[in-house]
Formats: sequence, C-alpha cells, structure tokens
Amino acid sequence: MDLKKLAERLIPGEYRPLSEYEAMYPPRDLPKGAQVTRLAPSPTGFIHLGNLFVAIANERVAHQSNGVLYLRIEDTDEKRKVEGAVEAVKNALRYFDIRFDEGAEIEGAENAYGPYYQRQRAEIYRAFARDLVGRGLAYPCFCTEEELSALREKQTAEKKITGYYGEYAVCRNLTEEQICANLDAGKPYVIRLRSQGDPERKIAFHDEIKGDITVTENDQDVVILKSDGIPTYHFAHAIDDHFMRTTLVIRGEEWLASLPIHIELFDVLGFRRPAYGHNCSLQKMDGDTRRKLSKRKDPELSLEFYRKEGYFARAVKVYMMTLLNSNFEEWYLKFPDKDLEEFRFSVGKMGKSGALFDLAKLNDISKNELARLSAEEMFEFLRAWAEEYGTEEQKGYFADREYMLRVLNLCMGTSGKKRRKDFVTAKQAAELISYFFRAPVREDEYRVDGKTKGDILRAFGRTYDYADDAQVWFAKVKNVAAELGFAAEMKDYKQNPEAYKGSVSDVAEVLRIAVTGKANTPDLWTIMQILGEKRTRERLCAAE
RNA sequence: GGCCCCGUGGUCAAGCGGUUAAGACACCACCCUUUCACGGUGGUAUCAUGGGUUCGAUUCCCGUCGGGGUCACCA
Repeated sequence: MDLKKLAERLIPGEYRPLSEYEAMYPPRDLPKGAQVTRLAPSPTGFIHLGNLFVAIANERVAHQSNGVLYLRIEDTDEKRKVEGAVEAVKNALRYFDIRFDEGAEIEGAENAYGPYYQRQRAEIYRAFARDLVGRGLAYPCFCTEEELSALREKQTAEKKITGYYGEYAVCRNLTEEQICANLDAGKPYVIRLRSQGDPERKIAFHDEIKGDITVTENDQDVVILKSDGIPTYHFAHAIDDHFMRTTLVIRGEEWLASLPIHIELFDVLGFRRPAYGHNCSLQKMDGDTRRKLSKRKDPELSLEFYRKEGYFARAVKVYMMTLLNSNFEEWYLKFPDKDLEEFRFSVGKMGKSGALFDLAKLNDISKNELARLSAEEMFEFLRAWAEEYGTEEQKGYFADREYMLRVLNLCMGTSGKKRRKDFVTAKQAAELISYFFRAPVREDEYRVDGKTKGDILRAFGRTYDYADDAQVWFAKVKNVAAELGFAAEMKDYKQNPEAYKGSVSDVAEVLRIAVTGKANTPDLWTIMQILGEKRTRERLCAAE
C-alpha cells in the first residue's frame, strides 16, 4: 500500500514541509532558566477556582524566571464554544492580577508563536497527521459511534479494558481496497494513532509536583484528527506545546491519566516533551466524604462567586498562594508589606494531596487584608463592588463621600494596631454598616427584660446631650447604670455580681441595640455623633 | 473493575531514621475592655492500619484499608 498517497487522499490540501514549521517557530531566545508556561482554557466562558489555582502557579513560574506566560484557546470542540468567553476569561484573570505576555487577544505583544486559537492552527496539525499516516503511524478509522459503543459494552461485559486497541482496533488492519471502498462510499472517518505501546511496560516519569511516578505505556489507538479534520486535545497539545516552546506544563491532576498518550505522541512526532507538573484538584466536604469541587453543585467554585460576594482580589490570591506553597504563609506573616511577587514560588513545594477548600480560612485572610486598607481605599473598593453588584440602596451609600468616610474610619479603626477586622467582603460590609443609612433592623435580642430596657432608654434620653464629648457621655451612661441598680464600674460588678442587676455593659448594650439593631458595633458615642442628634433620639424613642 | 495518585489534629500543613511532632485557620479558657471586635496568654486535638528493615520508625519496604482521579470523534 502506498502510504504517502493514502495520506494525501485522507488529509487533502497543500502543506509546507514539516521542517518549515520548526523554522517558523524557533526555540525562544530567553535568559537561562526562563520558563515558558501557558494557560489553555477551552472557551466555555466558565472559569473557576481550579483554573485560578493553576493560573497563579503558571504565572509565578514564568514571571519569576523572566520567562513567558501565554494564553492559548483550546477551541477544538465546537459544541463547547460560548460567545465572549475569551473576554470573560481575560477579565476574570485580570481581576486577580494574572498578566499574559502573549497569546489570544493579547494586545501589544509580538505573538510570534501564534495563532493562539487552535482552530486557526488546523493546517499545522493536519500536516503532521498526514506525515504520521505516511509513516504508517496513523490510520483512518471508519467505525461509527454505534459500533464503538457496542465495542465498549462488549468489553465491559467481558471485563476487558475498554477502548480501541490491539485486536479490537479493527480499522488498524484495513487493506488498501477496503479503505478506498469506504472512502469512495463517502464514509466519514477519523485518524487514529497506530500505537506502538505495550501496557505491560512501565515508564519511569518525573513529575515536577508528584515526584517520581510510574506510568503505563499507552496502547490505545487514540483519535488524533476528528472527522471534521480538527485535532483532539491530545494531538493539539503535543504540537502546540512543542511549537510554542512551552517548557513546563502545570495542569490539573485529571490529565495524569492521559499522560501516557501524550508521551507517545511526543515520541512519535519526534518532539522533546516539556516538563509536567500535575496538581491536585481542590476538594470540598460533601456529607462525610470529600470530593472535587463541582461546577454544578458548588457555587463557590466559580470565580464569579467571589466577585459577587465582594471578596477582595488580593485576599483570594493570598489564600490560593497559601494552598499552593506551604511556606508562603510563614513568609507572608513575616513580610506582610512585601509585594506578593517577591515570594520565591516553587513548583516542587506544591502539595501532593488534594486540598480541602476552607472558606473560614479565606474569610480570615480577607479580614486581615481589608483591615490594611485606608478608609479611602475601602471607599473605592466598596463603591466599585456596589456599582456592579449592590442593591440600589447600597449604591446610594456612596453619594455623600464625607459621611461614608466617617463611617469607614469608625468601622475600621484608625491606628494601625487597633484596627477592627469586621469586614470580610464588600457585600457583608455593606450590610454591616446599613444602620448608618436607614432605620436599624433589630438583629440581636436584648439581654434585659422589657421594663428595664424602657427604663434605661428613658433615663438615658433625659440626660443625653449631643454636645457631650466621649468622656462626659460615658459618665452619663454610668450614672444611668447606677441609678437603675447596675454596677457603674466593671470591677465592682466582677467582685460582687450579686449586688447588682448587671453592669454598665448591659446598659450600654441596650443603647447599642436600640440605635443600631446590633449587639456588635464599634464605639457607640461615635456612632451617635455620626448619626446626629435627631436620628439618635428617634431611634432611642422607637425602641422604648 | 483496570490503571494512576494520595493518606500527619476538624481544615491547610512543617517534618525528610532519634523532635517536648513547628506554624496558620477553626474551637475553648483567661487577660485587656462600656458591648463587639482588635490585641495578648494559655489550652484541647494529629502521624489510617498490620507486618517487616533498623539499636530506633511519622520518616524506608510490602500488604491491608480509606480517599481521589481517569478510562470519549470533551477539554
């Protein structure tokens, strides 16, 4: 059989000699040790925490080695394509400060290794597929979907390994006549790899994250060109990462199982393969087992979730970093003011086992990150969030800048050490400060009975004067306490709790809940100052 | 089920043949305090399991168990 002729008939078209591709995409001229990494999402538009996790790792590796991070769009599956997906991906990643040096839709870059949309690279894949057929390393397969699923059922029933391989690969041994007859009949076909592998043989492989692992040789005659002439992921991966001169592929663990295919493909194509690091997927607790975060069940997987909730981008990034490199947290504690990029990221320090995503930990980091902002920065952060995701009421909070800044200064504290850490997210912060903008909704129960509450409110109302400074104001609160049988001094109360109805703290709490609806707020005197006398009195009366 | 990966407190984890088995989150107690918070001090709690190897195993080897991933003309 004349394989060259067969190849030309199967994969028609004019192609350059393969060596020209080598010349078109020469090895990159980069400093010693520079790593070329990439992000290669499919354009479904859905970008999740796992993507971000891997993105940060790839970004750090590239940029701290003076290398290159590029964006490639794996759009070989028409069905998955979503309008505007590439923009969505870029926006989401920009929010978390992931910058690309080149790639799809990256302005101002040379983009010398493009195109970066796989569909636009069809010619290259086809040229190499044709070469493989010509060398007898790939062949056409005319099996229909029905035939393949029947085969799978049969194999399952017989407890054999499923797939297209060995004796089951019926199209492997088609004669020239049979092939031509099928072609003449206009039957659709795919191009399959004629695998040379033997599953009995093991390959020692070094994974940059997992360390030394063993993989079984591939013996599956995997599809490399689909019936529409577009490559499968595996084939495109080998070609692209070779010609885009990727040096390190950090990707999800779910790819580990297809690593044997990729190894064989690189071998057969005569390419040196990049280094790989397979990182574990983020997991969550589901009942009492853990599992990979799932797109359908877990809203917190979507990056959009964090934006909607108003998580501070840096906080999410810091959390990702603590999961990515265990020594990061210690470093960050030591150098909280250093640029995140000064941390020496190491692929080798990435965890080998899947981490459970812990929202409580994220929230703690968020609190700390937000506590570092100035009132002005907080103002901008909250306003940007409210504009996009807030209610109409919340958008209105920002109309009076001076007023809001007073509120924020109070709620965050001003001196460095004594800052409050009440704010976790923009959304939660907006809800927390709502009582400055409208009548309070009572969220906490009074500790004292109704009559005592009324007595406290009335007694305080009689003596309250907006002009009082904090000292005088608090002295009056103490007087009210003493008047009604509460201990004015905490120390007295602690020494002899039976002698009093309670302490001044109980009295203060009544006032606090009356004015704000909450038992947990910053300094009450300042709150009353910000609210003004009229609103303060209204609230005290309303609570009686 | 086959193949592969993983297994230190509730969570993230340091450890890499001899340690009082770090640290962070969460939790609890106390101190500070007009509440809450912040801050401070202290505390509860971990080497999945059974065999080896070794003077000695959390650490090395094997088995068991448990968890995860994957078995497409999807990536």
